[in-house]
Amino acid sequence: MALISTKKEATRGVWTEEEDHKLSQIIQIHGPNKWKSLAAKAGLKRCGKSCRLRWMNFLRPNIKRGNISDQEEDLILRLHKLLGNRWSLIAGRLPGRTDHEIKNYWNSHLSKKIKMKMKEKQVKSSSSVESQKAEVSIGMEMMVEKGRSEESSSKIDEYSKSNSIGDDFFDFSQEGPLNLELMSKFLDLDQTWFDFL
DNA sequence: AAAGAGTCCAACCGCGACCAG
DNA sequence: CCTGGTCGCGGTTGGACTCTT
Repeated sequence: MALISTKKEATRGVWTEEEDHKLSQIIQIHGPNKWKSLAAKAGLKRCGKSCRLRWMNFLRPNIKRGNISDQEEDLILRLHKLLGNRWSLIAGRLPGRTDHEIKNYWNSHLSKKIKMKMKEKQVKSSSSVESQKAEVSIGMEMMVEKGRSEESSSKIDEYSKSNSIGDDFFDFSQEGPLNLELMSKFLDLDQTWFDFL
């Protein structure tokens, strides 16, 4: 069976039901690894990468899709503040959610919400004589926030290295169903991280 | 009703890490 | 060590759908 080696040969675009079915079946037999050969075995004209993506984000069992609750949203916001754009780590805290979905949710919903909040702040402060100063401070705040995310990310790496903590420190995916309330409380209590950061 | 603008999300791309030979 | 293959991640794109004018 010939492997699909060139991008030109590979099918692209939206997956069909038939393709999904073929992929699921072949994964049931061989397991979710060696994606390139799985694609060939399933008779799919897709690259291995595409198959992996499809499985990980849509076909895998126990995946929750859509309807992100307020609790989950709150958790995403807090974790993003702590971890930055490390979507896979954030997803690891939310059982059944994929990094892909969280990233999309962030880009389409949450980033907008944050902008709106910023604007509200701006409107409130613009009524004061200090409006111009406020504008500058909001700009600064946004920069600090951005920097904090990036900085915290690198500090986490640094901390992890010096304390022999891998990314799996944040990965609870192997554990049972996670209590979102507990997680939320944990974040409230976890002042040590902020002390460190 | 139609056209343009805006939104959402699935899929793709590029890069770095890891590993076997 | 070096190299090629594979995997995983985050960023970006493109197209379908919805909303607005």
